[in-house]
Amino acid sequence: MKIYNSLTDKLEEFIPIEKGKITMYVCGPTVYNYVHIGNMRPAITFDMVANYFKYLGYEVRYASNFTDINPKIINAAKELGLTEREVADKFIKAYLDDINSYQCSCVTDRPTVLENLSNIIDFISKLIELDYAYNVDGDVYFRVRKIKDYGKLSNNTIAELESGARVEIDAKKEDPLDFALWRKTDSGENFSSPWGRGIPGWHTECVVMINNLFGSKIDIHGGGVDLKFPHHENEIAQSKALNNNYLANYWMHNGHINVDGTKMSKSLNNFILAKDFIKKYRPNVIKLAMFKTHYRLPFNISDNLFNEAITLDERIYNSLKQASVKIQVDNIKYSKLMQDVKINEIMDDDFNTPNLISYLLELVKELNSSLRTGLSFTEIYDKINLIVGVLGLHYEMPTMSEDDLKTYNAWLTAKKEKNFNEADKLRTQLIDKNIL
RNA sequence: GGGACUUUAGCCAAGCGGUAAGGCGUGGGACUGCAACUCCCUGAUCACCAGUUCAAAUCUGGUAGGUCCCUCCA
Repeated sequence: MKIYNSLTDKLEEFIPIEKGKITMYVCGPTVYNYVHIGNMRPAITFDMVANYFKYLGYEVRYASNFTDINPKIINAAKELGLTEREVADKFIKAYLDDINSYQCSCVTDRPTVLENLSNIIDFISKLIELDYAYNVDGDVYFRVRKIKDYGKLSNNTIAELESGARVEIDAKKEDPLDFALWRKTDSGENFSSPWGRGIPGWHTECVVMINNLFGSKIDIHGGGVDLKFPHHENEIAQSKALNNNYLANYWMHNGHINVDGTKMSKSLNNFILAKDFIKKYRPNVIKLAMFKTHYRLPFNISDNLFNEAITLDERIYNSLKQASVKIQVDNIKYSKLMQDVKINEIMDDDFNTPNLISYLLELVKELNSSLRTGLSFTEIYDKINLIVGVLGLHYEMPTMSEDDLKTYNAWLTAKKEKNFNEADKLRTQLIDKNIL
C-alpha cells in the first residue's frame, strides 16, 4: 500500500518495521478545556487508519497522549479555581467521553506527561550530556543548529526560519530558534529536576513517550498539519540527536476543519465543541461527512454536508437491515468474506475514503437491487460490512426472535391475501421492533 | 519575507498523461393496496494564459482567487 509521507512529500510504498505489526502515535489534546470538532478530525482519521490496518490483518498498537502538564493548564486552574491536577483530570475524562461518543476505539495506549516525568528528565539529561541541550538558569534549551537537516518536515531551512519575522528574541537562548525542553517555574503544579523546579516542554513529551512505549522509532506518526512546525519538527530534531532517526518512518498529517472557509480555532472563537456537535449528528453521520473528503485536504463544515451524510447513513442502514432480516427470515447460511480486492485497491491509495464511499454506495445499490430481484446477495452484504468496519461506522441489526419470524411471515401472508387491515397491524408491530 | 496546500457541474467530491467516478439536490419516469424503502433516466471540457506531447483536468512556466504554517493551536 502507499502512504503519503509528509517527511518526503511523496507517496511511498508502506513497509512496516516489523512484519504483521503496526506502531503508531498521534498527538493528543492538551487537557485544559473541552475539545472542538477540529480536534476530532485526527481522532477519527487515525481510527480509520488503524481500522484499515486491522482489516489487513495487522496487529495495531496505537498510542495517543494527554498533555496534562502545560502552562495553559496552570492558567485554566487559576480561572476555574481548581488545582492543575483537577483541571487535567476533568478534561481527560471529558475527552474520553467525547472519544467514546464519537465511537473511536482503536487507541491502545494513552500515556500522560505526569507518568512519564522521570523518563522525560532522563531524556533531557542525555541531550545535555551529548551537548544537544544546555541549561540556562533553570531553563533547558535544545540546540537546533546542531541538527543538520532541521526543517526537513516543514520544508524550511534554518536560514529561512531565521529570516522569518516572528522569531522571538529571548536573551537566555543561545539562538532564537532553540526551543525549551524544560521551563523553570515555581507557580502552579511544578516538579523538581536536576535543573531546579519547573515543567517539561511540550515538544519533548511525545518523543519520550514513543521511545518509552515503542523503542526509538515507530511506523506512523500522525497529527494535524498545524503541528508540523514547530512541534513535529522539534520531535524529529530530538530523535535525530539521540537516536539518529526521524522518529517515524511515515509522517501523516490531516487537514483542518474550516468554518466558512477559515480554520476553526480556539483563538478565533469560531469553534464548535465536540460534545455539542455530537448531540446534533450521529457519529456515523459525522464520519461519513468527513470521509467524503480526503484526510489531507481541508474540510469545510456546513449543514448541507451533514444533511447529505444523514441521507447516506440512512440508505446504508436501510439496505443492511433489509438484508439482515432476509438472512434471518430465510435462514440463509453462508461463509463470511474476510477481504475484498476492490476495498484494498482503493484504500491502498493513501486511504482514499472518498472513493471507498463511492464504492460503498455502488454496493448498497447493488444490494438493494439484489434484494428486490431475489438474487444472491450475501457477498455484497459482506463487502458492505467490511467497509463499514474500516470506516468505523456502527449499525445495529435487529435480532429476530421466533415470534418475530412468525409475525414477519404472517405479515407477508396477510399482504398476499390482500388482508390489508391485518397486514398494517403486523407491519406496525415490526416497525416498532425496528425490523422494518 | 519564507514554506506548503488548493481552484473540477447548483453543492460536496474522485481523477495523477489517453478524450470527465460517485453522492446530494433538481427535473422526469418505474415499482406499490396505502406509506416508507427502492430502482431507472437527467447535468460540467476541469479558474485563466502560454508551453511540452500524437495525446493534458492531469506535466512545465506564468496570471488571478482561496486556505494553512513560520514557536498557543488537531
